[in-house]
Amino acid sequence: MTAPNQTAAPQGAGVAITLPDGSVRRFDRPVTGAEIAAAIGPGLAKAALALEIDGRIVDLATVVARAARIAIVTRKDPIALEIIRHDAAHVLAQAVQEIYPGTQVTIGPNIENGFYYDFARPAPFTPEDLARIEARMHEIIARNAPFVREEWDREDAITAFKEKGEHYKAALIEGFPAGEGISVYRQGDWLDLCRGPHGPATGHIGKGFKLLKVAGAYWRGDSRNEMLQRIYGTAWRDEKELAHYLALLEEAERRDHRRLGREMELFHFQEEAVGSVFWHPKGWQLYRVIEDYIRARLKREHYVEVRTPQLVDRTLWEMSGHWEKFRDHMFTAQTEDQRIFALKPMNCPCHVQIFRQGLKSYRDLPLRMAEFGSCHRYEPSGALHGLMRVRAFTQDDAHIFCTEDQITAETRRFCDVLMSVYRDFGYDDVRIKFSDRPATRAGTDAIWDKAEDALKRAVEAAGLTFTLNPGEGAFYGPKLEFVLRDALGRDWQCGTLQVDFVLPERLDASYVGEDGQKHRPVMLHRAILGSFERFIGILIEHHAGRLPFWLAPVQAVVATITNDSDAYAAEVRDALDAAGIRAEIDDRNEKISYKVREHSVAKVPVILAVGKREVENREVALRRLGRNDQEVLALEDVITRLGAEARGPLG
RNA sequence: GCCGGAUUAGCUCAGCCCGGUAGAGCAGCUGAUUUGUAAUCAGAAGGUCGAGGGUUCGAAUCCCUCAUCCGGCACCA
Repeated sequence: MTAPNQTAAPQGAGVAITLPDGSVRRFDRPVTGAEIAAAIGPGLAKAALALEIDGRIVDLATVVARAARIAIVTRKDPIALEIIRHDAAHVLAQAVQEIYPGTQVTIGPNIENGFYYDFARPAPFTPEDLARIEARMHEIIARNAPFVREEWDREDAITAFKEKGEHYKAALIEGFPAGEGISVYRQGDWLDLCRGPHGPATGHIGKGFKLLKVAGAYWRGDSRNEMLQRIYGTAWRDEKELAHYLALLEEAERRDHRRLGREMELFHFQEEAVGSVFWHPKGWQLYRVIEDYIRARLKREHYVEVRTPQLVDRTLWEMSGHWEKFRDHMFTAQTEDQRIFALKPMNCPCHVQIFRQGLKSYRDLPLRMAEFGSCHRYEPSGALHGLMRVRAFTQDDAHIFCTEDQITAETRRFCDVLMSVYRDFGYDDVRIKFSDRPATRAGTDAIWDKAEDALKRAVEAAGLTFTLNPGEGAFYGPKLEFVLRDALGRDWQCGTLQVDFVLPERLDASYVGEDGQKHRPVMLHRAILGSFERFIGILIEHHAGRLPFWLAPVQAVVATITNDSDAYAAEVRDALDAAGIRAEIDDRNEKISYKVREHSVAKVPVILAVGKREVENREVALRRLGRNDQEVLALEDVITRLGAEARGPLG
């Protein structure tokens, strides 16, 4: 039944192994990775986790039978984490089956920062169960059973797993191509269907892992299937790395925008308007600063701003095709005369209506039509998540009506603005995904060729790089997605640019070309922030609530030392106000240290303390958030300085 | 929508297992203190225990239904 996992090669010949440093070692017979490691040194033999042959990672027990470039993978290699995590997933599954007999195993892949394993078991796992399972995992690791790979016949494997009562595993194998051998890994008396590779033995996993949570997950990711129980874990090289990661999770919790939103009095939610934001004065101030900023950026780019209806008759949505596809996710209203209106879930059909008013000439293109478009979508209840996923939101939306030949120039121009906007908000790490034609799509291949090519050239011309997201484009055209990486290394997709040659057709948008004939414009759907709500949520977490001066709702607090300074403090506040700085006054009968603490906790960027000395010299003592020192400055100087900062990146 | 967990004062949480009608800290309020850079002291007050139903002499506590929130899954024009 078993066969060694080996590279096909003529027998009897010597084997020349090239190591990463370029040196060549010769063996007079085929050797395993473990033997190679041992030949190099006992330290390496002990540290070895896996073998890399010509760039492919395989088990250390793999026999190398012909000349190859190899490397011994140890814990220090980045790839080691993949092995440790997958080993941990197997140990998790073994622990679960030891403690809860009758539980079926399904799949257990690696994910970012860890792994999970999905189980089929009638009774739910509780948090207490997790602790118990984790303890058992430590035991299994201590047993240090070797991982042993076996190659099984496909049909035998199906029978074997069925006999074990592992119907999910049997179903998985049945999905593999007929005639293909399958592999199984044993650890002690437990085994699992697995492609591998694995480390030499369970002991190599170490102690740097932890089970994090249990959650439901559909079998094969399909909501029509039964729900399994997924146990998530994280695993690292050692306990120190684990602690570091857990600290990161705690930091993320501290930065949670829902928590900061309440603490900083920015917004709230309540049951009577699920998924819709109640913006408080400070939150709305922040929102408006961002909106004003974007409006100024769009003006520079010669966009026109419009405003379109909230309620639109269903017939328009039927024409656009949204009714058929998204009807369940639209809010509708029925009037006395039995007409059905939908709260707009997007702005594009309305923008086309404006475009269609009057004849458009090729001279009008590109026409960049922007709207801070307020949209409603009836998102599934389980999808709601603070500001990140809401049912009422506003996009920094715009549609560029242009010719096919203008796609590249417009895209490039958009990329430039977008990158500059992100920089202004403190994001330097932006990734671009390019999604090309999906299997089911509208439009001819020729048009797709042209659109994809135009997009790619535009991104390259902007000096940007992208990763390919094959087949993930919209049915109406290819798209670019812009992903921000925040201060904690988390990714957030915000911006988008989508080429659309379907909607102008459906809604009959046209322009008169140079030739006097009617032509279809191409529409570029584009957004930089995405939704204001979501972007603000991301922004709060990125800055941990400590917003840059130009964004902070309250930029400065004038705090008095004693009430003798009240009049002067009011004067300072008025001067700040006149200079466009959002300032408040704190003349309460409290100690200055009490006020400093309170406004620091409230994340106000600047505290201006005024006491007897400042009144006499017409000065203020300036203290910045996060610093412990003060700077005493003339009032005029402070106004000039903070006034400049308040103007923000646009100057 | 699905699985699991949670919901007690403005906030953070205890009380629930084992039923006898609610407690702390912070905030807020009142008073004193006029203070020089991350919490001055004192006092009084604050809760139909998410909603509805059931069991019981008696329910924050046990049972059911619903709502919302949290963590995932699915969805995301």
